Amino acid sequence: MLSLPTTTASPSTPLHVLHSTDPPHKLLQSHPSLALLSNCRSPQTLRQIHSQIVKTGLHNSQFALSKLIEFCAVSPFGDLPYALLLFESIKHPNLLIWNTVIRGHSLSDSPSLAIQLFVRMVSTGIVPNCYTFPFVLKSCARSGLANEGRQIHAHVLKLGLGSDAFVHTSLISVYAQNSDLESARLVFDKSSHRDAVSFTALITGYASKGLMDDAERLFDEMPTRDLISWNAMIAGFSQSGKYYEAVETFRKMQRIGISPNESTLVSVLSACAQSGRIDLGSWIHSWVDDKGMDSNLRILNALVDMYSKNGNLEKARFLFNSIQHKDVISWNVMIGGYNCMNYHREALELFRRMLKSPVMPNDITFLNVLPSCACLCALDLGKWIHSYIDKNLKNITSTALWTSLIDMYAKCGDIVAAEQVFHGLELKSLASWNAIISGSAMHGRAEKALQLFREMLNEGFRPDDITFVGVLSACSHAGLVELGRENFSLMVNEFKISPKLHHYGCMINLLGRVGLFDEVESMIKSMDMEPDEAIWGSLLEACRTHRRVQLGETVAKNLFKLELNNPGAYILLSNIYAEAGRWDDVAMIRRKLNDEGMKKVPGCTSIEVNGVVHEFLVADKAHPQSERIYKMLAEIDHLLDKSGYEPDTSEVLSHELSFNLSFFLVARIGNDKAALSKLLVEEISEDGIGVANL
DNA sequence: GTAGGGTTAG
Repeated sequence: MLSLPTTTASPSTPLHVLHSTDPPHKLLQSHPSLALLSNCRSPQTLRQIHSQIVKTGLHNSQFALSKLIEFCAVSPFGDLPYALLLFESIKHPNLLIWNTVIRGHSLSDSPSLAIQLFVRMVSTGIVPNCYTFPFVLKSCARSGLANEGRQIHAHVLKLGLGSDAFVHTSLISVYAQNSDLESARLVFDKSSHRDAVSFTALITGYASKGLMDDAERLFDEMPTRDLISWNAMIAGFSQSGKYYEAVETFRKMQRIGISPNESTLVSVLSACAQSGRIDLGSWIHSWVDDKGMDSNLRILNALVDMYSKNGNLEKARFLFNSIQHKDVISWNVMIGGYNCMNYHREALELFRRMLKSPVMPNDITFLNVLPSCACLCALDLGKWIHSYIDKNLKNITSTALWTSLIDMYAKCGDIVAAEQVFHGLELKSLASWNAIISGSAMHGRAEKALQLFREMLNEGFRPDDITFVGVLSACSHAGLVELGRENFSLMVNEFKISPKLHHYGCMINLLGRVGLFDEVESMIKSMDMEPDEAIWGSLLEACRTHRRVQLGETVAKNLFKLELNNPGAYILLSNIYAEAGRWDDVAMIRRKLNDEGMKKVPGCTSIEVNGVVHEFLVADKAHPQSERIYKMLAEIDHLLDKSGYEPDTSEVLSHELSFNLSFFLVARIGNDKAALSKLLVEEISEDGIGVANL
């Protein structure tokens, strides 16, 4: 093993190393071990080179040590903790070595350590120079330390280094990146020598705040625009949602003969992805192929994202598969691509493949995967993700991930776990309140949802339109007419939120269910938008419940205008006729359904058992265990009959639920009849047919 | 012997 270098020369130290009069370049030439560093690609090689240096006594020269530290601190194949260890072994490091370790930390995951080192350096009496400040200021920018940035600015002025071009740009950059545009502008204006770099630093500041008009004005003022300043404009437009401008700027840049590089293309492709410009995106793809840039990871990731966001999943997957060394973003964009097309099964499958790869998932991976868990009721996987986050991503400050977990638990039927996550949050966000309120509403806990809503208001949160969807759907589920009206008016009058279709939907569902059809009518008249299929559908259901044949016909007519081929709506109407004894009309609808060849979309359900998601269609026999499942299903039907349960045959749901239940039982307890009947009795006695908690 | 501005997933 290696020992740390010492400052005393070993007996084997070759004499020529000690000739301090040797110029450094000569030392470099005469020592192949230092030259080896430039080809070092692994920690093993690094250790070998170091031991070589120690063996030859080269570590006794500060020059050799500083070269080694530089490599460890800055190279992507280096090792920053190792650099620090070497650094700490030096009694009196010179300014260059200080600068090197500060630079190394300014690039690391914890740039604030660079500032601590800077303070230490100054306190030992070493005066920083114009190389020190760009590193330190970059650290302030990257760690968001605005006050430290200001203090260091004062230090710069005291030392008279404010006119150094590098220090100057770093000052603009630190203010710009800390959103202090006024100070950034002041520093920029005060200087006489403005080059493309300082212009771009300020432009980036404006762009990051979405102030693209100011950015553009500066860009126009620039005496010479280089590639990076064009890139800054394109990225700025793209990141502030001005995709058209991003694309146009890219075109203009090409017209004047500036060739794009990786950064340009990544930004333009992102703009294409988000604005549906698959034409330009594909053109860039072929351009990239021509230029031999088709193995560039970032460009490939951006292409996968562009294709998948625009529905071309095949092409996206083909490119994704072609990537040799995928990084976390490659996986995230592909999983996200499946998700935004509602291909949840595929998303989860890919996620499981990712877990077998060497790439570690991050918070964004989970933000992409959790909605799929929610959609497929993949509770086991959701729970696994939860514990993974607890173990490995504790430092995640964003509440989005926790909100996503709350949503997943609620949608997978585990409202208790959803509440546990919610109450465990140190900092609750509006979104997390929204998730727990809708979750409670979803589970029929209207009182709980409304109580949470009151707590949220008491804690000073301002509800948004999504909050009220949760609140109103809670009222709607529980038939709380008065509270529904109150909250609707609270939303409109107190919080000045104009109702959207969802809100009207909740109210119309609520009013319709209790038969307040006059109020429904005046609400529909008051809407400044057309009711959608869901609204007419829920109203048609209300007409059936309250046997309002005539109104039902009107509602159905409106529904058919929007959904020509929804057999469910025709069946609902035929049920209304049947209950009114209008058998001719029933027959007429049946004929129509036959003539038009309308078929009901088969009911589909899924369940996750031991980490595998199983999907079933009604009457589907494709599952390998389907014989056992149907046997169990018959048994459950029998037991349900015996317990006096009468299924509502107008709903397919109950069948699906018992189907799921039976599969669950087959998979979990096999053929143990005693256990089965015990479980069933518990399930049935608990809350009717309580399968939601599976 | 070191250095400043632009880069995709959410």
